[in-house]
Amino acid sequence: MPRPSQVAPRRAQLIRALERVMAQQGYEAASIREIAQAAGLAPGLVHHYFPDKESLLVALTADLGARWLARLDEAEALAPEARLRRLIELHLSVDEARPEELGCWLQIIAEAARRPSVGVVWGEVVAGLRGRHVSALAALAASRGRAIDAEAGAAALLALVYGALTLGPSAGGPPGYAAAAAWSLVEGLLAAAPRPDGPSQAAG
Amino acid sequence: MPRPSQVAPRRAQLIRALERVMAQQGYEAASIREIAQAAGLAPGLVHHYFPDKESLLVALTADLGARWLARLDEAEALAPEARLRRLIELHLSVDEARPEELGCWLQIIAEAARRPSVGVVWGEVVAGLRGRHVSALAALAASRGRAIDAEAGAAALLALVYGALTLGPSAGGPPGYAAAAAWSLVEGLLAAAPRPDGPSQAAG
Amino acid sequence: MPRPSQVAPRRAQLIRALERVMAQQGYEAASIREIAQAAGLAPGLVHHYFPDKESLLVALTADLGARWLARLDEAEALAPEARLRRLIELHLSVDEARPEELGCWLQIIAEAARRPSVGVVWGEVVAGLRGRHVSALAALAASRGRAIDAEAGAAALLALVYGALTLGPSAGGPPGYAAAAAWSLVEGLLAAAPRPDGPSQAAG
Amino acid sequence: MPRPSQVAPRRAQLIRALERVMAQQGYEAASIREIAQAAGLAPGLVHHYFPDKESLLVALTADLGARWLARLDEAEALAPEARLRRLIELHLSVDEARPEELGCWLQIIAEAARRPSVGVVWGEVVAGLRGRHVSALAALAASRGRAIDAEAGAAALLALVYGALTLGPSAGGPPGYAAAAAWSLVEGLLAAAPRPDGPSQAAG
DNA sequence: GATGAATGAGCGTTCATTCAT
DNA sequence: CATGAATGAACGCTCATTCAT
Repeated sequence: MPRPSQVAPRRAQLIRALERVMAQQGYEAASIREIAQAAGLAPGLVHHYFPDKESLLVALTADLGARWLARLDEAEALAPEARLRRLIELHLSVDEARPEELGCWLQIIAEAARRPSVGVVWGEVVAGLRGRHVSALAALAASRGRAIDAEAGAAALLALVYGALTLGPSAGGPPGYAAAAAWSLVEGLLAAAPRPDGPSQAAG
Repeated sequence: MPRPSQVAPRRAQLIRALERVMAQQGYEAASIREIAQAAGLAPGLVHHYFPDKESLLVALTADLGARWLARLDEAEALAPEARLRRLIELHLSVDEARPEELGCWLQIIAEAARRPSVGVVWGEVVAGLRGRHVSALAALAASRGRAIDAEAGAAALLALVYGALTLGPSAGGPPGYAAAAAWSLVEGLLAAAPRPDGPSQAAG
Repeated sequence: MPRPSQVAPRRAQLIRALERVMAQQGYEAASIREIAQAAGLAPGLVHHYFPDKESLLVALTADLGARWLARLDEAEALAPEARLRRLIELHLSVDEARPEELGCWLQIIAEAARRPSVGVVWGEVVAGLRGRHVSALAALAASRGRAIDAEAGAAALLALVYGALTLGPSAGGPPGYAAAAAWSLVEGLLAAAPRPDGPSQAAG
Repeated sequence: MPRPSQVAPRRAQLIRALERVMAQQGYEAASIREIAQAAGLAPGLVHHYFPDKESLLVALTADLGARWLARLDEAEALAPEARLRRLIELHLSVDEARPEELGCWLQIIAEAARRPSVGVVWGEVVAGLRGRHVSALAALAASRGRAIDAEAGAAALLALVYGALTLGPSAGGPPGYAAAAAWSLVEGLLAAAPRPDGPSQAAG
């Protein structure tokens, strides 16, 4: 009986280790030796499971993205309004619930700007986030009988939430300002949208 | 007559050089040698004018921030609505008008998360941005006879604009979506605010 | 019935693999992993059949040498003059007929200078080559009734042929210069040799 | 007064160090740290004066070649026969007079086969050696009133001498066999050449 | 002030070798 | 026998920083 492959668990170990080290020190400062130590492995093993350091970062990006999207998908089954609220909430809670994750994302974005391999995966993650927002927003609009530009609305919503996360406390708003503003934005978009099957709101 | 001090121009030269190099390669990859070369100076000079590399980054952060704030201040004299529109516009045009600057900011944010000296200056820059938004928003509200929570509104506005910049085309909205949504948000906030000296919102 | 030993074919496989890889990349750059892959075997197997990398090189040296000597022995049955001509021709054709082999030899000679274990085997190969030349030269001399110093003559002949191979096209002579010169040397040596049982050279 | 450039002496120091280390251990095994230590310099300095290890090898190849050719040029002023004898003698004495140099050449040839940058310089050195032999041989032929193919003759002479050097004692000839054979080859070539202005030797 | 030589720690990566399975 | 995971030393190279000139 062949020994079971060590590839999957070892790769996961190393990805977790990079996540921990990178959140604290950034990608460049996270040395292979440190990552290996954080994973409890010998330094040489890192290159046994990943061809180079950058591909480990790509794997982490994909992994963090997949986890994020999976979390958002828990909201899929909710009713339209609750679903969108939950989406916003799940995003905004990252900085409290998973500060390491947020720290990683900041580093990943900086690296994505210069490393195509990272940029591609980061772009796919954002596309996934955007897709969730578009469909949730469209569902909500449909439930209220409104026709909105869900692409534009979702982009703005994502930008607001993402900006609030990225700026963190520097933005300076009162607690919960971002969720409130996000919802104001949603309501504003819906209010401004015409009823496809009747007179417009402005005329109502 | 003593030779006039070269300190200020030399420091400015080096700050500009770091800006150019960092926008392309990131902070860690911008070597002292390369920065000096981009500035047309000998490598050893860098440490004459800055104690170390990090302090050069701090100086660049402060310089970029000051330039940004100065640009925003050109809008100060405008009428309230035009002023706020201009503020939003000036922010969102950074990615087209000064792509290098945007690239630098992404790097600075990532470094700010791990280097207190950078974080402090970055925080001050954001505070400055926030202040401009708060006062412009308050002025607009006053001109319309509305009482709004300008702190929260400005934070949300800043987050939206900043998120749109950071996400860039990944956000996926149609061209100009961010400016439109930012203005929707402003209008939404104003519409939701009570008239302190008149009838309630519901009747407005 | 016990499974027949795999030792000999496996070793041969690995020796062939080292030959292929080394001809292209040199000995140091030929990694165990690459050699194993070229042989279609698992990396760990290399150390089952050879205690270390150097002993694999020694085995290759011995194997290449044995093949070379075996090829020369095909000339043994020829008449004296044809035999020596064939010897020279077989040597000089290595760079066209087996460029990989020539590439290996250059690497082996460099390693032989620093690795006693390789040097010994390389010395034995040269001794074998020399022996063939000595006996062929002696046979030719005998057939012509001349007494020559076959040791010195064979050494010079070997040096010429070997130098021509090693220098390759760098030497810059016209095509076939080496074979022609080698034969001139042979004739010169024979012409200069006394007839032990006849009139002196001057009268020959 | 500017400090005199350290480039030339430091580069020379490092080239000498590589020569010493490489003669004993070969190129791959000569680590940058070891080379630096042999030169009495800090390891980091090696890359201050040479962009990489290979360019140091190229510099050594050029330097060894230049020294070799310069030594041969000391024979230029001699009378034709003495000049050619001296050329042969200078070559063959390398293994006794400068064993390190010979060791280096063996390594360089092996590297030249796989590193184009080394191959080019090595080719130029051989071309220089060849040129000296061609002109010396032509001068000798002229002084004797013979017309020979100096290109072919020089190539063969070079091959013989070079092969004898490369094989070293493995060739197995008696002491001095190579010089004697080289001279036999020269005399043979001259004897076989026609007198351009008179009846051929064979008919004389 | 200005230069670039000098330092040595540390980087990502490769590798021969060992060994549990 | 066979596998490939595991080890850790060593490699070429980069770099911020220092300092004699």
